[in-house]
Amino acid sequence: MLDNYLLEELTTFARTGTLAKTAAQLNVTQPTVTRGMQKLEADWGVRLFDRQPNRITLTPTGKLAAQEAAALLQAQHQAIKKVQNFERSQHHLTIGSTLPGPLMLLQHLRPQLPVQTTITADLLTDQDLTQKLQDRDYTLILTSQAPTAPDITTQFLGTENLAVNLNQFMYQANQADIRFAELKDLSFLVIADIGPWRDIIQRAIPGAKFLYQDQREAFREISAYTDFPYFNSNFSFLDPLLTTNTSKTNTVRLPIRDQSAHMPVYAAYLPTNQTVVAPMIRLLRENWPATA
Amino acid sequence: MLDNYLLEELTTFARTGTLAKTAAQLNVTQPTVTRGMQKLEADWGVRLFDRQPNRITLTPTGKLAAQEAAALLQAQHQAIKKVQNFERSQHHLTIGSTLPGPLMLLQHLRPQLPVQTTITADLLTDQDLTQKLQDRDYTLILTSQAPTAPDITTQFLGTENLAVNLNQFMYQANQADIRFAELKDLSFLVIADIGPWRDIIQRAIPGAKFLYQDQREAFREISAYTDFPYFNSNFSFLDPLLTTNTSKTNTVRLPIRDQSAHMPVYAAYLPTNQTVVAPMIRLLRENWPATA
DNA sequence: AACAATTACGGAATCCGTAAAAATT
DNA sequence: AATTTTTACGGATTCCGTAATTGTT
Repeated sequence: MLDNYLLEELTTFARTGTLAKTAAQLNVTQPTVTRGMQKLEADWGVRLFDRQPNRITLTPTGKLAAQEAAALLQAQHQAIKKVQNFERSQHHLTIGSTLPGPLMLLQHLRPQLPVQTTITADLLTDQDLTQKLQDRDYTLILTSQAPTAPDITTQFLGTENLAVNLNQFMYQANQADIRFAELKDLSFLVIADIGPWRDIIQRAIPGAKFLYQDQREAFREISAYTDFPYFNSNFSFLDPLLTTNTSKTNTVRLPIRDQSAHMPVYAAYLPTNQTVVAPMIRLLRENWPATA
Repeated sequence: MLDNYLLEELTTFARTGTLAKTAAQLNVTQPTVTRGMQKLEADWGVRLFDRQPNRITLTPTGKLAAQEAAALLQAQHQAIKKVQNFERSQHHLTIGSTLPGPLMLLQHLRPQLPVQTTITADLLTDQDLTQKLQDRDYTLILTSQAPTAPDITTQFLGTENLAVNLNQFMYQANQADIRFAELKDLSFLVIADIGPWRDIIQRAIPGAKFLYQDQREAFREISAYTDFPYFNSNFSFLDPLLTTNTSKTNTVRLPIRDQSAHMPVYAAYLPTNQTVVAPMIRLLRENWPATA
């Protein structure tokens, strides 16, 4: 025997401390709450309250019950949301990415994806990806950190490979490729939201300064009129803001040789969604840019 | 909006496959179930069923919903049980042990424990101890495998140390103590339920045979009239069935030197129960038998 | 013909709000 | 005097069972 509205009353009482405030917050009258808590005690066969004529407080058992009630309510909301998201995912897909390159590729392939597809505009963080899939918040996530949960399928798609653009007259520019160590103590122009790349370049390049730009236009303007080195990847040709810069003849693009500059990209999804996701993975693979 | 009886109906429908059987199993009429499932779909705003005039089946969404509903119901039952157990633990304690020695000590100290205390007669297994404490099935557990969960307090109590009883004329008997390796290829009389000791002796003594006795009386009789070696610990003097054997002058008791023959014993409990448990721990420590 | 699901209608249980009472600060 | 909890009573919602309908196997 377990009635939902009683759990609501119990948890809000645990917050407010009086039945009156509880009633006010739930838009019911005091007698309702009084009866409710009496019924809860009767249903569970447990004393939840210490009662004095004018004051009512939770017993230790009552405090535990309030915790449990809150957990149950949250679990219920989550379950409903999961089911609703699943229903939605039957005719509407949501895709996310933790990496900037694959995100650009997704947006580039947007016309070839099913009509009812949403691509989350911002990068996801690598935390709680499993949860986001299991909650059906996302049908497909592209990430370099393949979740290890047993009920999640992961598939390797390809790599995103970092390159740096240098002024052609810098002494480091006179070679086919480059290592992070050769870039030390330089100042770089960097677009702010580049996911895990941010950590990687900050750790790999000693003494470097990074001028993070929140706005892509600001990045384009500054890079057009200055000679700050800036980063690229094999996906950058997809971005119109970045490709305009390649027309600048005085910069040289050098792929970075270090292992950490080659980021694997995995597709993560629930086995349930295998059939809907499969054609998308094929599409991504077919349009994956060259590694250089 | 989430009604409990609708979850029950959904989960039983997932098992039975027809509304009629569902109704029969829940002791209600078909119309009740029909309306219930319609209401569930309306409440959640989701299509759960494919309906044909004569047959109704779960959609993929419906199957997921049924799973979630079953999980929610179980979580609810567990929560209620936990609260009820906690209430009970306010005036009634349940203690368990995974080790035979500490269990005997508990039973020996029974008269000095609070009146409303239950000591589980059988040994617990080392799995799910954390769960048993958190579910309030047990207030205190004595174990050699201290649970690592963050919300569980563990305290070292002492050790249980294995010894072996040999016929005095066996060549190994002529020493103060012994090692497992010296017992190889012998046949031992062993009481069946000795918890983790069973694994330890089976691994440590190569080529040994173990004659497990389910009944303690059988063990006593056979050991009295034969010369099979048998095991003991520093707790065994507490057991009347075992102490009678020490009167046999023709057996020698040898402590075992190996590290694995010295089992640490921890008290595990929830911080909530600190105050009730503390005097018991003191009592156990004061009556802990000598290590030999 | 038998079975399964649904709809319509009336009764029963439950839950809520208003009003009033009791007791404390 | 103002708050807080509790009890009593009447109304309203909701939930269920019986009976009847539709459509399939």
